[in-house]
This record gives sequence, C-alpha cells and structure tokens, in this order.
Amino acid sequence: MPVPGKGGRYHHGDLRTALIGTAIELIAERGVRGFSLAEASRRLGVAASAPYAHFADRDELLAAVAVHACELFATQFLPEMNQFQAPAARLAALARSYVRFAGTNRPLFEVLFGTALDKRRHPEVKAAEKPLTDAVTQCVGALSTDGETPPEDLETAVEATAHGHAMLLLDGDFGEGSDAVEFAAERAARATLALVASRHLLHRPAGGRGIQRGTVRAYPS
Amino acid sequence: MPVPGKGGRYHHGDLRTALIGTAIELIAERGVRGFSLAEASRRLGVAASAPYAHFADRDELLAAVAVHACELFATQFLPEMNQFQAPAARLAALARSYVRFAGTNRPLFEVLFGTALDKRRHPEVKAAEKPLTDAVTQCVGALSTDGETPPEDLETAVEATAHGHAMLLLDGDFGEGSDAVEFAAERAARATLALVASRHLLHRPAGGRGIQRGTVRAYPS
DNA sequence: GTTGTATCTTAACGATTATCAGAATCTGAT
DNA sequence: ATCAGATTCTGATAATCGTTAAGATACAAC
Repeated sequence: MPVPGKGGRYHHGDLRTALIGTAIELIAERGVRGFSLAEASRRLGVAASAPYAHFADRDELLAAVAVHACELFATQFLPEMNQFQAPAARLAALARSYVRFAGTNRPLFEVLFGTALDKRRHPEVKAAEKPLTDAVTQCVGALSTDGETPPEDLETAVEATAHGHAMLLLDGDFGEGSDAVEFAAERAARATLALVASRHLLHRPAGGRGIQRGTVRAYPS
Repeated sequence: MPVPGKGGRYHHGDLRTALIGTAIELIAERGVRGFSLAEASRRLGVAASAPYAHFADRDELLAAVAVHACELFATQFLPEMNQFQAPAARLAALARSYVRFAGTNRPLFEVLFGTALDKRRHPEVKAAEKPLTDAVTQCVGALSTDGETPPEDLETAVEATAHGHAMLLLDGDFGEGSDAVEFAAERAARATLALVASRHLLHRPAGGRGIQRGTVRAYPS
C-alpha cells in the first residue's frame, strides 16, 4: 500500500503508484501480453523513459502489479473463508475463492501464475503470497491432532488442487462464462474436501497391504 | 510429423520443421520469454521474414512447438504409466510423470501451460493434449463400477492435482534441483492416490449429515 | 520450355525496451 | 531565502522485434 503524501508530489504526482494503476487497467483490458511499458507511459502523459526512475525494468513493474494482485486476492478469499469455522469447510471455501478469483480476474491471475514473471527473481511477490499459504497452513494444522501424518503433504495438495482447477478453467476445459467459473469452483471445493477426508486413508489403508509411508509403491504390475 | 522429401527441398530445405527445432532449442536455452522469431531465423541463416511463408505469425510457431511438447510428453509418461496395471497406480504414475516432465523440461512445459500461448485460439494444441486426458479418462473409468459417482469430478481433480504440483515445483516451493523434482513428483502421486481413495467418501460420508451431491454445503458456520 | 506456385530476400514501417545526458523540480539544511 | 544535492522527468538515441510488401529464385507440372 503506497502512502499518499509520503512519497511526495513531483512533476507528475505519484507516478509510481499511477503506473501500477494504469498497468493493472491495461492488463485487465488487453491481458498480460498486450501490456507495454510504453503505452502505460502514454496514458499517463509522460515520456516513455519516465518509468525507469521508479522501476528498474518492465519486469519490476509487473512484479508490483503481482503484489497488488495478491492483496486483492486476499481481500476476496479471506471474507469468504471466514464465513466458515470448521477447517475443512474453510479450505473448501478457499479453493472456491481461488478458482473464482482466477475466473473473474483472469489477467491479474495470469500475472501471478503465468510465465510473464519469474517469481524466483522477485521475492517480494512470494512474500505477498504468504497470507494465502499461511491460511492454508493454519487450516490444515487445525484439522486434526493426528501427529503421525505430516501436514505439509496436505497443504501442498490443497494448494495444488485449487491452482490446478483454476488452470483448467482458464484453459477453457469447463467452457466459458460465469457458469463455468462457478462449476470449476464447485469442483475444486469438492476435490479439496476429498483430499481432507482421505487424509488418514493413505497412511491407514482400509484393506489389503495398501500404501506405505514415504514411498508410494502401490499396485506394481 | 513432417515428412522429409515430401515437402521438397527449396532454398533452405525443410524450413518449417527446422524452425520448430531451433525454436525448441532457443526456448530450452533462454526460456519462452527469450525466444524471438528473429533470432531463430538468424540461427538458420535465413531472412527474418522467411518464417512467414510457413507460419502466420509468431504464435503459430509457438503452437507448433506446443504440439511437439505434447508428443514428447506422451512418449515420457506413457511408458511410465504402462509399468502398472491397476488404474489407481497408473494414475499415480501419471502424476509422477507429469511433475517430472515439468521439472526436467521446464521451458517446454511453460510453452504448454504458461501465458505465452492462448490455447483457446489454437485448437491444434488442445487436440495434441488429448492422449493425455484420454489416459486419465480411461484409468478413472476403469477404477470402479460405482455408477453413482460421476467420473468427471475425479478426472479433473487428478489433472488439477498433477498440474498444481508441477506449478508449485516450478515456482520453487519445493526448492531447486533434481531432488525437488522427485520430491514434488512423489507428493503428486500421493495426493492422486488420496483422491482416488476418497472417491466414495464424498458421496457416502461416514458420519453426520455429510456432504450432498451437486452442491457442497459442508460445515456451515 | 513455359507457366504457375511455393519459397526466400531485400527493404521498410511502427512499436517496444532500455540508456544517457541534461533540464526541471523538490528536499533539507543553512 | 537561498543554496546544494538528490529525485524525477524530457528528449534523443540505439537495438531489437514483429510484420508487411514487392520482387527474385527455385521447384513441379504440363
């Protein structure tokens, strides 16, 4: 969150935040691929070289947009999650929100999880994602007192499930339109609940010799 | 598959397939973002406008690369899958291969699932993906004779799980290096087995009023 | 060989990222 | 109030890229 009045007013005003704003606009209109630093400058009435006083290069502005996307993401999924108390329901709500965000904010979602930005080179983005992963960690931790099963597996599985469904949605596998979004969101929630429900299954198989801990060696031919 | 000797030899030879090849090389070296049509032409010693005799634009070459990536993908995961007989084990092997492919062929994987290419505008790519989704469909179909539960949910959940773990791997959440790849692959396999094992749980909850079909309304606060 | 077609070259246009020198402007201390 | 210094912006410039247009070249069929 940029502090107005702290950064001070120069020629343009607060060009840094203005750039992030128009970048978001532009990306929302034409997608990540259609975004250009030059046109953002044009819209703001500044020279094409002006942004370089605030961002090292194009990627750094994109990273700032990604951070903003994370914050917007959090403001959307946190309330939806907090409608529920039980950890499992909270996780399902998280998955739903995750897919909904992807469907209704596709361009921003693509900035976050597309190939336009290498997050490994922009730790700020990963830091901005932390509230999201923390929410998952907390829910999984509150799920059960079974000290045997490592919660990390479930954490990543939950995140992967949400993200995977979002990706399939954006790939058009659920069709187009808002119906597709809700459909995908619902399936993601279901799959998440399935994962939660099966938490003990993997380590305490019902019948047969089942599946071992550490290495999966199930049903070898 | 281009037929050598059928396309004939013109100035360069079979420029079309040569372009796809160097595109893959280039993408493997510098990633999707570093790939440029101009440099591909330079490497092949042709003019920058030469590719336009074979591809409408840059995206079409990228789509051809994506198709190739799908084929390579299939040649890797099919043998690994066929080591197993039981559908559940086959699905787990598929998830493992999926993540392994992402980890060891990152650039190609990014072409397939990044934002560089809009697959909705290139149906050829989605067609090339069909063997993969078909494999999932077949395994899920062979899983059980329970006619009540729609297999589509499980299908997409399996795909989403595999893709989600691959994405988390490429985001660096499992660390770097080949250890991270195997670690992520293992977790994806485990999560897949968890999904399969929980297939019946969602529709036949053990205790309480449980979860309903069609709409998830679990644990409302 | 002639004709037609597919392939490639040369040339050019517009756009984009990025750098640099310098002008304009603000801040902070005197 | 003024002056010094740092920040912010302009204008010009270079390099690259995608793409198109017009023409040359090689092939295939007749």
